[in-house]
Amino acid sequence: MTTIYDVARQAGVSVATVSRVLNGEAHVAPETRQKVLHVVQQLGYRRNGLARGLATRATRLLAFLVPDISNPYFPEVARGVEDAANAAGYHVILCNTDDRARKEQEYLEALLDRRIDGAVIIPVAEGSRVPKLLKGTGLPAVLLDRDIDPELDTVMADNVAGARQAMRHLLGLGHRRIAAITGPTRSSTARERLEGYRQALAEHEIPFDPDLVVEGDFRRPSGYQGMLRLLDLPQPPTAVFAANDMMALGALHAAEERGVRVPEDLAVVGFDDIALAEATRPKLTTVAQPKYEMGRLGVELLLQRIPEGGRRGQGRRPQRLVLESRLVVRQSSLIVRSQLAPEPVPAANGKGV
Amino acid sequence: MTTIYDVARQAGVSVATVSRVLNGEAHVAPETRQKVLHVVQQLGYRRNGLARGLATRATRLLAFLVPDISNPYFPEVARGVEDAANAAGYHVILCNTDDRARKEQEYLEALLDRRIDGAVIIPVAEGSRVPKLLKGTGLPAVLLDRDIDPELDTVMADNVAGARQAMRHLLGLGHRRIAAITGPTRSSTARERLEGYRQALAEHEIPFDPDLVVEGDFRRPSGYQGMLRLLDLPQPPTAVFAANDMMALGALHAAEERGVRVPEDLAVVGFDDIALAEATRPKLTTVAQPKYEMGRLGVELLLQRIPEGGRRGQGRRPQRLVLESRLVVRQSSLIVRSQLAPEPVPAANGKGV
DNA sequence: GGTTTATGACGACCATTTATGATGTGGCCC
DNA sequence: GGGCCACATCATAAATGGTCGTCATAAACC
Repeated sequence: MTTIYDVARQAGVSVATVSRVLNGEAHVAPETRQKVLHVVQQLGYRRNGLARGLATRATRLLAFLVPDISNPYFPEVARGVEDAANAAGYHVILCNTDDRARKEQEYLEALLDRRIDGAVIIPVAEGSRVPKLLKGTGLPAVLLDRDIDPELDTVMADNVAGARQAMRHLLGLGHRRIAAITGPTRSSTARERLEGYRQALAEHEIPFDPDLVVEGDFRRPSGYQGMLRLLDLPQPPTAVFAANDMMALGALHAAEERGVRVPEDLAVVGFDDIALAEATRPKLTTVAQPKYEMGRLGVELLLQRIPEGGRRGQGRRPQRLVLESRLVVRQSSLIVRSQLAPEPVPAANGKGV
Repeated sequence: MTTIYDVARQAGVSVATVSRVLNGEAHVAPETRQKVLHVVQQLGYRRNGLARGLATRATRLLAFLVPDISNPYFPEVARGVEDAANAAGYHVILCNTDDRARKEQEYLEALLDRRIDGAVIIPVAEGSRVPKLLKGTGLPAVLLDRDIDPELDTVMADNVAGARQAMRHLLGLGHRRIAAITGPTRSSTARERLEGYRQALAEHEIPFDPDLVVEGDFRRPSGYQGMLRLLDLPQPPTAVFAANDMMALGALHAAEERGVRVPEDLAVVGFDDIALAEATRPKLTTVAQPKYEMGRLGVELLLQRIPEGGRRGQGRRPQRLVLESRLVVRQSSLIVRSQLAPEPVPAANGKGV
């Protein structure tokens, strides 16, 4: 590999001058600059990021940890993260933690060793050691989507309100037996969406029925399994609220297999609004999250915590950003008697279907 | 940040000894080892990967460049890459090139600057500058899925044979007007699958009809658009072969919207066998690729090219691995008169549906 | 007494950045 | 015209945090 010394020698200048040219600093005569650039080109020189990082104490590298890249929800967030990071001159390392605390920790340690400048993290649902690691090392970081530590910057969607909206929609259609397929209860996201479910039932003075709630893991097969169990109930639900779209897809699949028509026999509502929600057989009614925005904002917050010159937001208090989510009504929940109202809907009388 | 010197001082040993302990070398007394490890723990010391990489000339970091993470095909390959890399003590940086040559080049340059040890690359379909960059820099690399340069290690599926299998299946069912939704013709994968399509037609002495071939971009919307165009033909096809599953999903969507029943009025076959293929309304018949295996083998080949001690496979000739693909028959192609035969099927007489 | 083992001390090296200081040039003032 | 100063331009050398090899030393073992 050619080094900065090779370039300096070839160009007849000192390494300091080459460095100045490469870093776009002032105080270099135009001819010298040209000469250096020409040699750089000619030798195909690329500066060594390791040595650079060592000297500058910055790598211009961020990490984005996600629990499951095969869930299309995350790539959309990732795009927001990437665009914002690139715009600020950073690159992003994407790491898949498989929703396992062990893997999450290993990755974070490897990244720490490599001296990344910061991390955006969607923590694993259960037993994340991220808060401890972050506090121990002082690595600038922002958490996304899941709320696991009040002392860390966090960007999330308004899950309670989103779930409530979805439920009010179903309730407004006249449904009274509404099931829920939740995420793992260790996940704050899952808990909040369940809370929205309960609140909406309470508003309508419908008793909470534990039999109508099954726990999934945010993956499609668990939605499928959960729906089968719900359909096997002596008195099956007329509507189901799934805590994310992938599980809603699984639920649609189960219904179809059992010959249960959606939305005629069963209304289905999801959460996230992934691109596929528009591609299902009856298009999926779902609660849309500002995914791209969430990624973008996460990086914005993160950059404020990275010194870079005048240690600005260093001691800033932890921020919590809660982004609005909004219901997107499609075909999987049929509108029968009342139109969807954005605000609480008075309880309808009969059953919707 | 604490350095190795801090540890050495605190433990009352030399930096050499600390280094020996950390690198698991022999010739360290158990008590000394314990003492050092204890201080490391206590100080929360993490060695500096930058300094380390600089000294050892290795980062134990690989990159995996993919054109589109939102296509579920790629995460499955990624898992194979990641598992194989981790098993060998490497970490993987995942980069999304958006199928744009510009972004691909920028990423590769940034990775080169950071002195990654090697790269697994699914090159962009059009105008990739990867071969030139690789040859210029000597970075160990393996190409996946797309065949763009005979001088570089490449792992791919047998696209021609896969497409032929899919077509023979449709032909065996009696279909004679079979359309194709191809990928971008600049992509070798797309060209090869189209070649399989043509070969199978030729076997059955069916003339190639350009009107029945539309070009997509491997994304779902293009499959949707393409299918609409095919259905608008004066004499629409009775079957369609999509060059990947995402476009097949789009095709299913278009058919459903036009009231065309699948498989009764239209048989649909895809390519890839992504997880979603089992979750569509009529389950999708498709050609399965060994995705995980492709990723795993790519890394295996790559590791052979990374010196690490005794520059083994350095001058080895470029390898080409072609993995078998196999047809998975599901509901979207109805089997009517003949069962699927694994080998060439004699042309049937009547029409299948 | 010779060999093996555990460790320290030392220094070269990895490829940069950057503070500091040297050099040269020109302008300005007297 | 000479001396002085400011300033642009560039070189030198010291970090940055490790690895690794050589050599020395001391103790233990045979």
